[in-house]
Amino acid sequence: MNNSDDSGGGRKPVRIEDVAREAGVSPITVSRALSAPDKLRPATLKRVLEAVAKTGYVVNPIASSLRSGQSPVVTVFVASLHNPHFASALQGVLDAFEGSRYQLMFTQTGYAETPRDDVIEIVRRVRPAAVMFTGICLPDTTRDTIRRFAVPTMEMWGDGGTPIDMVAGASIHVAARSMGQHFAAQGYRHIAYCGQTKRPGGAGLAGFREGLEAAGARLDHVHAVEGTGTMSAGMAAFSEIRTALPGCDAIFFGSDVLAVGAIIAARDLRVDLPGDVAIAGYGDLDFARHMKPALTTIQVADYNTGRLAGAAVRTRLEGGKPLPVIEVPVRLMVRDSTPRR
Amino acid sequence: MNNSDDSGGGRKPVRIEDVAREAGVSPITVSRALSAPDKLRPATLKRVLEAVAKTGYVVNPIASSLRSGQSPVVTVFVASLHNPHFASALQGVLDAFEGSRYQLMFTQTGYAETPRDDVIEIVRRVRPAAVMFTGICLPDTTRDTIRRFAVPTMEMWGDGGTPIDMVAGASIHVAARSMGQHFAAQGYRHIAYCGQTKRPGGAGLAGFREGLEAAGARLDHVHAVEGTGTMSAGMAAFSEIRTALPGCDAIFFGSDVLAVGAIIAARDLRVDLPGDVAIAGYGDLDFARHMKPALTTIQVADYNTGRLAGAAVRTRLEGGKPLPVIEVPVRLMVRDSTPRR
DNA sequence: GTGAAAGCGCTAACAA
DNA sequence: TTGTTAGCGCTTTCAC
Repeated sequence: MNNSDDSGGGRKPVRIEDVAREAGVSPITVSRALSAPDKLRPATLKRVLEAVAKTGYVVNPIASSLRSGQSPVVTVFVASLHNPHFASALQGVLDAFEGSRYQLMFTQTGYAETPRDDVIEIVRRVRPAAVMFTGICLPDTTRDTIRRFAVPTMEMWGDGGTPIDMVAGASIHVAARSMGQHFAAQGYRHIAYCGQTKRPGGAGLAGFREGLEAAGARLDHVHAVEGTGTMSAGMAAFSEIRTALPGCDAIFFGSDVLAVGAIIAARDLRVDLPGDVAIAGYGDLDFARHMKPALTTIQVADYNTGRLAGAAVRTRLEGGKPLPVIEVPVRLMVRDSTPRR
Repeated sequence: MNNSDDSGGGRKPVRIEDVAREAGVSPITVSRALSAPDKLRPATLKRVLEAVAKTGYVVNPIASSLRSGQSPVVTVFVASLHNPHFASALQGVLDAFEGSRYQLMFTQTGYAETPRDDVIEIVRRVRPAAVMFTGICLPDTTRDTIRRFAVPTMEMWGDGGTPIDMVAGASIHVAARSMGQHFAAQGYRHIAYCGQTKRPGGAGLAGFREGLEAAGARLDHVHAVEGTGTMSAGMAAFSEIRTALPGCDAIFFGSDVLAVGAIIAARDLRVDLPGDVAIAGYGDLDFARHMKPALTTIQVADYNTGRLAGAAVRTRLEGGKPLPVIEVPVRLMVRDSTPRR
């Protein structure tokens, strides 16, 4: 395979010239053997590839990028890995690129924030092969900037603005709307929402309200929570909402974690679920179905969103035909915490 | 700030030469102004920085890397983002590098697997400024290879082998040992372990057994689980263990998720906890304390491990004095699921 | 403290 | 189909 002294752990990297000498060809032929093998005569190709194997040559991506203006880097903007949806999606993206020639570079923006201009400029200099966004809000000006990168771009769980290029994800709005209709159909009358009110989670608030109103009900109380929320926040919110909205009989939480907190608080307060208050979450995390009562929630296929999004980008990069917009289905999971008994 | 037509979204990137002309100096002076400002006369420096600001110049990291042999990339090897401990740790690493000139590149290896040699070689060509490992097993040969990179290296939750350079993390072994002692002290007699048996989680098995034996007890049954486990796996394991080891009165689960599954299974089977069986987990995930009974577990500070590890690497890269090995404390959290009543 | 020359390793463009 | 030449944009080295 390779000479363990010049490759595996070596001090002197093998250069393309070394391979060329070994194979008795010019450097550019080696380059072509690796990037456009069908442009070589089979015999030449074979000779070069043998020399590559013998020397253990691996292309220097830095030199390659400088000359070609293209890097093997896929830049991923991510809001927060604390959010298990995003973490799962990123795992999906990682898996989608497994075994490819591309490397994933992660760039952080605060939760739901927009990437700063200087960060964008730095990323531009890397000349990424593609750009992906996970749960990021992009103002139109930034979208324009990215568009000028002229590379495949993927937005996962976008904020609903005009996409740059490709989009994948479930619509929070549509999902929350179905929850609103479900609540209305069950006949709840004093309804609260607890979760994000700013983008992107805020789309849930808007959709929920829309679903309620379409079915003749209305939203009576909103309890804002920053980010995706914690169990403790859910516990506190449950009490506060019941104080702020006496007679509250149904609450839609913007995340399962918040909802689970509420279930625990309800148990402590000996509030019957869903007899006294109906509770629903968002996300269908692993434990949602194991709660008592089992949590009504909305299933979003996090991992698959990342996986499909990554696969679409990879397909594009590898010259395949572009995939259409990827709509990852959402599903209302009606369990025990909301139906009237 | 910058001319919106040549920087912000521009077609023609500003080169160092453009800045030099603007400032009336040579390109190398601009380079120095940005990388070693104290080598310039203040007046020159000021003039150059103004020109940088005016033109919106950002260094081209690819060209810079090619010439200098150093890239601003920190390569992070990660086992799996499905594991919430790793996801939190990575968020810590991201936060630690926030606002620095470094970019994080993520490279996946399968869970607990060792990175393949060709992956290592590819990473080497990127000439990373530093390398970090999260929950990865490194055979000595790979350690040697990485050592020859001659860059700061950090292992988080290493497998206990001789570290390459820096290490951060809690010792699974020590933590599990304390759990073994706790079980023995409570007088349990038919004890099972459920979790990983291969590295790195397997260190928990070894430590647990050691703790038991040091206190005169012994481990009677081992139920192997791949990876970190799921709630369903924990549910199934609970029944299987009770069949395989009749009279089993205490089980240590290698992860909280497994333990929670067991708690749910126990509730379904009307098994009293901890009266009939004591249950403990590992990780102290958010919901552990909210279970009924509250779960005895081991607290490992995931986010802080990543944050501290990232900070240590960053300090090294920025010329600060190297930090010693970072021992992130583990804590046995004895709650309601294990003490004899 | 500043500049001139050279070249990192590769591949685009053109030539044969 | 293969090779020659040149240069991507920066920073190292050495000179002043």
